Amino acid sequence: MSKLLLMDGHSILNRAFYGLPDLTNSAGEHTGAIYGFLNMMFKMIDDEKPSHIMVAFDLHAPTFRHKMYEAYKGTRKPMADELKEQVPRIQEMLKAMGITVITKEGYEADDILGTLSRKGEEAGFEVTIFSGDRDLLQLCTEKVKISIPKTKKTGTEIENYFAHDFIEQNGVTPKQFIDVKALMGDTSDNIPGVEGIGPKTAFKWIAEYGSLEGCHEHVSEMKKAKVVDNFIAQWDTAVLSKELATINVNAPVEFDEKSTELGNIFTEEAYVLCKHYELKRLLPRFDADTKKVQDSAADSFKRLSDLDQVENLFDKLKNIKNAIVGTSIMTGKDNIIKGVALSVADETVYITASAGVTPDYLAHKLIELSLTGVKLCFWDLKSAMHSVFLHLKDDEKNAVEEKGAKATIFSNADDVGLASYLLNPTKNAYTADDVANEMLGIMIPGVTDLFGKKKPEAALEDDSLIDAVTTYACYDAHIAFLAAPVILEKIKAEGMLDIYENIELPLVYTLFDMEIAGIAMDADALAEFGKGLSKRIQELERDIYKQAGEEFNINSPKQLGVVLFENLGIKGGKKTKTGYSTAADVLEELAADNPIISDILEYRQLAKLKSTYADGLAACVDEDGRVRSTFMQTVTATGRISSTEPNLQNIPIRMELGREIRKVFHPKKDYIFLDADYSQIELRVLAHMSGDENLINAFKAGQDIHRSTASLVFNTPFEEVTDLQRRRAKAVNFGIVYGISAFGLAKDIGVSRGEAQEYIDNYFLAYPKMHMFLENLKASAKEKGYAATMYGRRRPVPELASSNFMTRQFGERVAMNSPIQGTAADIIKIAMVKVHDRLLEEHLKSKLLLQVHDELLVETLESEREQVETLIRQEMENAAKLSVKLEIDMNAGKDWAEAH
DNA sequence: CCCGTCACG
DNA sequence: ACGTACGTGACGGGA
Repeated sequence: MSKLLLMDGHSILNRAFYGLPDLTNSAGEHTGAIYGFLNMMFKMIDDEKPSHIMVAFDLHAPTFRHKMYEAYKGTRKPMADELKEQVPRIQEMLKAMGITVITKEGYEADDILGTLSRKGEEAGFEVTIFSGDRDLLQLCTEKVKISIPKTKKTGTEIENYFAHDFIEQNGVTPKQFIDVKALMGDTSDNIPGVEGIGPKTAFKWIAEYGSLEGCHEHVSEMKKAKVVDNFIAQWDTAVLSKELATINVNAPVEFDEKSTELGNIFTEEAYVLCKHYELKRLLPRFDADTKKVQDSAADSFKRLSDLDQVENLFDKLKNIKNAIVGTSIMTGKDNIIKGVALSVADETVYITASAGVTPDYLAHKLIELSLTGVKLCFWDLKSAMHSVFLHLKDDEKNAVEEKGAKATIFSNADDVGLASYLLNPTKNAYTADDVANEMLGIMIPGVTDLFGKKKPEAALEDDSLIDAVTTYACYDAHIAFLAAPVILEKIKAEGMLDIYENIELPLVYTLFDMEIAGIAMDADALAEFGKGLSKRIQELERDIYKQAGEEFNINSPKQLGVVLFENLGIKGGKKTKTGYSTAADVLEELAADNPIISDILEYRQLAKLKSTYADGLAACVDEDGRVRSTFMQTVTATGRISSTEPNLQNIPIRMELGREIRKVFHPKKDYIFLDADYSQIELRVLAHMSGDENLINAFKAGQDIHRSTASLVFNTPFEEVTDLQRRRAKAVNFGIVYGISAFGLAKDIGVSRGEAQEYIDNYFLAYPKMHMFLENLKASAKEKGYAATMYGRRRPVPELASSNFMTRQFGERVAMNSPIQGTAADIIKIAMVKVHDRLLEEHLKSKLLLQVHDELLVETLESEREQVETLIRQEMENAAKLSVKLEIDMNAGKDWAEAH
């Protein structure tokens, strides 16, 4: 039996949009409704297994109903922008899947669906109409089923109606439902009803008299009532309403059995679109053979393993003038090089490591190539340098540490991943397949396409996957080669070439050298500290169980919430989606009345120190007693760097006990730590960028900036500012940097929202240019679609175009904060590169080890101390020329706690 | 794999 | 009426 599935495009898209969380791809395009639509459609196809399918959409043009009644649908809210933009996208997607999208000028989707359902029925099809709109129920018969999705907690369920189901539920036939609507009206479609008639009367009358006309004929028999009079008086309107509510089943649309047959919807074009919209969960639905490569380059990929041929290749590359070579280093278990792909113009080769072509040999050949002046293009230059560094001999490694990676490893290189990050720092990956799709418009196989569930490292250990590995590596190199000029041209066009060439790219080498250096830790002291914590944690655990009267997992917010707020009956209210909030700021308010709470808070604090810092750091100590973090350069939206495995940018300092952790970080023998941090860098950036004289002058006068703000905001002489006033002013300053909101400020300092608003108003009076500056930041971001730092680093802010109030407000805060946080990030990056480079140039043994956003930690040879102090101060304070001085605080110490 | 929590700037 | 401060990463618990 042939089966026709008819979908109501707008209605299903609406359901998906309002019923599911919105999604955005990294280009800022809204995709949540597309995702939801496709999921529902796939479910219908899976369940119904239709042989034919069509999707109907409304057009914006007026329909015959508008001609009959001009108010028709007139008061409807305009479609949200985020939804509107997804309409053409879903249509494009459906077309890419070979699914017929049908619209008809002058008719609504309902009419198209109605007409097609009749035509399908006549042609002997079983018909299913899939819509979220209950108005369509008038179309159901014993051959035409209406399916309506219902969103439940457990997922989407489908309600199905044949004519008999409808009658059972409503006591009238689907056709009579039209007459019911004519009587009671339909506010959502602006169809007028008879005054005083609601659903109850409408259903009753139609059930009794069969139709609108039937009711009219029998008015004389009805009990005298106001509604009956209304009905008689408004008869003409009721007739019009019936006509408006009737779905036209004779619209001029055709059901073409041939073109609407359901084929393979998981086409290559659809795959490209899914990738573009980053609908990752849909990708596995695509069949392996649809993932075949569009690009023909793969045909020319070669694999090489013969030493002589490899030698020849390297010689050839070396002799190309100004050669640019896309390069991909494949590393397997223990980071051993398993192969290297090289791509130049239309030649792309994967060299596999073997007994003849050893990993060490490959590492050295690449270094040699770069040092001769051939430009190597990597997706991740720093990782590439780590890959080859591991294969160096000890004396070579020493040379790298002494002279730096730039002079000894890849002196001539580009990082296309890093460059892509600059073009859009809000994405979460910068890999060949993304960029190929986005920048070059070609589709290449991704990791899952080639290796299935295996990760590349694992695939490299599996000889049977050698062809897939070759393809993967060659594409990596080939796309790096192809994309580099395109990306760099775009960077230039957007005014970010300076940032790329003079800040980010040099920083790669700086960060690499920092990662290689690592930082020494006293593992024994750390273990000792951990033991102390364990003891106290056990004591607290006992006490907590005793007070609770039961044993439970204190680390589980869920269990803790139940114990505190149900079993112990403490008043505290729900907060999170999943249950009670047990966050510190909530518990602190209850601590005074409930001794168990303070024990829990202490337990939490210690448990955190133990798991994340004592145990966590201990697991990261290398054999030489040093910890080596990875500094991520393409993660943050604002331009900051981040630190992982371990994160050395969030080592405790605010609490005394946590601060102890810093004591286990120490310099090596004969060295000390010099720790320098910028004083108020973000507020200084703010002063400069806004040009506000009052703020600039406060800094020029060397005043305590929060006290100065307090004096102005609270209209108090500078000397008489109280601690409380200063604390509040400090919070206001933070608030300004974060993108001020009265609510946030009020919550932070515990005053009323009105009072917080007063502080903010006073702040803007005190610093008159600040208000205009922040307004301009918002306006500029709204107009251009991105926020920018002083140096031109961009961050897209698609949220500003949202129709959702919350989202838009978030966008405004981002538009205010990103330029400030980002400019400060730019400045310290400049300082890092300069400090690092000068340490090398001046042949000093001292090394830059860490950056913590506004702080640099330098392991300094004692005999170099004076020179290094001078150098750090010079480079940090002169990293940028602002209208206020950049000042630093610098301390020396025998451990990190002492130096900070 | 996501959430809640908490460490830092 | 809505329900918020900006930027990160690691951990444990629980679906």
